Amino acid sequence: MRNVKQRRMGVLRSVISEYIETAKPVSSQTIAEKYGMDVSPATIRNDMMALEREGYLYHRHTSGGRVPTEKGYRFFVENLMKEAEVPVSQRRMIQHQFYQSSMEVEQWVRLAAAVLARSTNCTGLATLPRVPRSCFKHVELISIRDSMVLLVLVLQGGTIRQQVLTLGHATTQEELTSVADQLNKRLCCLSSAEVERQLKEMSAFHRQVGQIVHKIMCRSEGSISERIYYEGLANILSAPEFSGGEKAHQVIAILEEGKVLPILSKTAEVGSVEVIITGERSHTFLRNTSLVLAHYGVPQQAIGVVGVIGPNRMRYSYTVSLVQYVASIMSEMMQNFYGEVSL
Amino acid sequence: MRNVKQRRMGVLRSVISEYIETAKPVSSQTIAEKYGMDVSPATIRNDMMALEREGYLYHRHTSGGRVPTEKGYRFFVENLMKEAEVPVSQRRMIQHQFYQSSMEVEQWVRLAAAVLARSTNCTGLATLPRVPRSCFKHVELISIRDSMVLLVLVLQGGTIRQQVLTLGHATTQEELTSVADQLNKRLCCLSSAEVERQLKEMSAFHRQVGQIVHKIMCRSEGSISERIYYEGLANILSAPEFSGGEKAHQVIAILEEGKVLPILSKTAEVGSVEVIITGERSHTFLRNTSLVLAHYGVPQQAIGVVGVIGPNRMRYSYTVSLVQYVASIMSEMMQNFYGEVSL
DNA sequence: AATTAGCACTCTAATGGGCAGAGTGCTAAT
DNA sequence: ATTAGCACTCTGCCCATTAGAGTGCTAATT
Repeated sequence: MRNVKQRRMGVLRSVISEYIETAKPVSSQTIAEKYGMDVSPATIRNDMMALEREGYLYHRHTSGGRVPTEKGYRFFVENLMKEAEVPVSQRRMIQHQFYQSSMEVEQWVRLAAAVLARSTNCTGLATLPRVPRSCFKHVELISIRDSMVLLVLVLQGGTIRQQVLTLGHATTQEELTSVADQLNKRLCCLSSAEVERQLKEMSAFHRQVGQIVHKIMCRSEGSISERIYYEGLANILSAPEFSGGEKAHQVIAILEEGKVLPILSKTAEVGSVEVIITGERSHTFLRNTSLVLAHYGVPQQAIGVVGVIGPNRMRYSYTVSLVQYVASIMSEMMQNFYGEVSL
Repeated sequence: MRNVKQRRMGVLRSVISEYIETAKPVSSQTIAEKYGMDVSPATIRNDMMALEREGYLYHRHTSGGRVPTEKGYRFFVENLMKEAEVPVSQRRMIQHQFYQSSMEVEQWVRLAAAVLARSTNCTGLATLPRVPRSCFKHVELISIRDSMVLLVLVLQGGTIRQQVLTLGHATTQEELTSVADQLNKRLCCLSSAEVERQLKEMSAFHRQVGQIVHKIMCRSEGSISERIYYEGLANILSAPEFSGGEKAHQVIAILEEGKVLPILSKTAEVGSVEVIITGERSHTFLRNTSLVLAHYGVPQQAIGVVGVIGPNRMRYSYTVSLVQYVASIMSEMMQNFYGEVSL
């Protein structure tokens, strides 16, 4: 009876592996033959019936093979899956690409998504790293014309924000430069809360600019960047489960509309990989897709997400390792920026 | 005989209009009935045969109605189409959205693409405006740590570029600030070519930074930004001609891979709208899609592209007007930035 | 010469029957 | 607990049939 339980799990694993590979409902015979079970198909059938009763499998038609359920996939990922290492050659290739790319955070983020997309043949996603506590570094005011001013704000870690202000009155560049200089002296290295406190002691014009700075700083804080970079959207269409008709349309529309964001925002440790399986029960708007996500970055300083989105029928073992690897590279890259506090 | 020619063109217009509306091959009867022709279906049939002989229509099956060819669409757009004004209510709505959005160029570009996508139910696209001759405005050097430096370059018109440099040796922030100050004095308002000329007279460290500045400036010049913003990618999947199988995949893949860029780069006047119809003859890689494009911006200062990409079977009259309108709004917005030269 | 009616012809799309194959579920034997 | 055997069910495919749509041609009409 101990044996039976064990074999049953083996059957479940085999069914899911087979289904992931072939995308076709799998029969008791296939399992018996291809997966070196030392029992007859009839036994496998009994096991499958049991697994179906427990909710891990189902079949549409009397004579169609079995297909994993949402619960089945989840159990597979949590208990049955064998981790598959990313081959060294591929690691090297990926690493190479990162070190070749120009030193820009946005580049890295897009590259991460692209690498994930290419290697998994699913859609890759990534967000810019976000700081939980932003820190003022430098502000620049540049006169555009009349009363319009371009404000450039540099935050700790090299994040740059720009905004155009329309002042009530005309100013000269000299005046703007002097205001910027004074703000730089007063605000350097302050957090958004500290900046706000400083505002009270400023003259009207300085305060006006300072308030904008404060607003931008607050907007830059928070768990996850609101913009998601996708690469390989086309890949998701090549999956047979989406290629037909309306479904493809729906999935792409959901991604475009940014409805995935709340899923990414769940906080998680840097380093660990999370697998989310959507279906009839959870996240029903994303029908039958799975996400493999990892947070990257420097804890307490800047956190972003990389991941993969594809059909439930996904090579989890490989994908999980790959996402983990890409996240680790991204973390490494970020260390260079956010590593030690400077200036 | 004058009459015959004229009616024949009328038939062509009706066939294309009908096909655009229904997506089904159109028969002689439909035309005779729905389009107030005062002739019998038999006459229409003769006309259709003539039009087919001339290459404007074709039919797959003996008993299937007629469908426009690439040439047919092109003729329609150039000669037959009746311009359809964008309704005032919609104009107002669009204008409102632009004036509500924050003062950021990237926001506008994405908004333009989104507006076009929503209104036409096709995919909207837009590029950032690009300057043909960039003009130095301000540089900032910020020490990140050790020998790593963040270079922030502001160009005429508010474009901001950043790059991380790794110097061969450690420096202090004071030193960097002084270098930046000197560069700002020497390079202010210079073009990339003039910057290059200045380089020769600089000391080693200054020249090193100056070269980077020059490289970034050159990279920022050229006809069209290399990055295309798409919105409403999902929309293109809802077109019946793409919803089936492999084709959808191909189209999205082509857009993602940036293969559309060369098409956008063809220079054209700001204000005019260009319609590109792809098919068996031209741009065959983009099978059966059409692009409606317009350049926006301030001539000689900053030019970008907005447009729509969708199936050949597209409401050209409306789309052309809309693209024109959005381009004009974008131009208007840009005036505020690039309008008059200022420091 | 241009238009039209009439009609045969062609091709599609939909329908339904029949058949082979896959795979199950049950029962009874081991 | 496992297995062999077998009946049963459902799918997918092929085929023939049919209805309908729409053309192309010819001959008549204006």
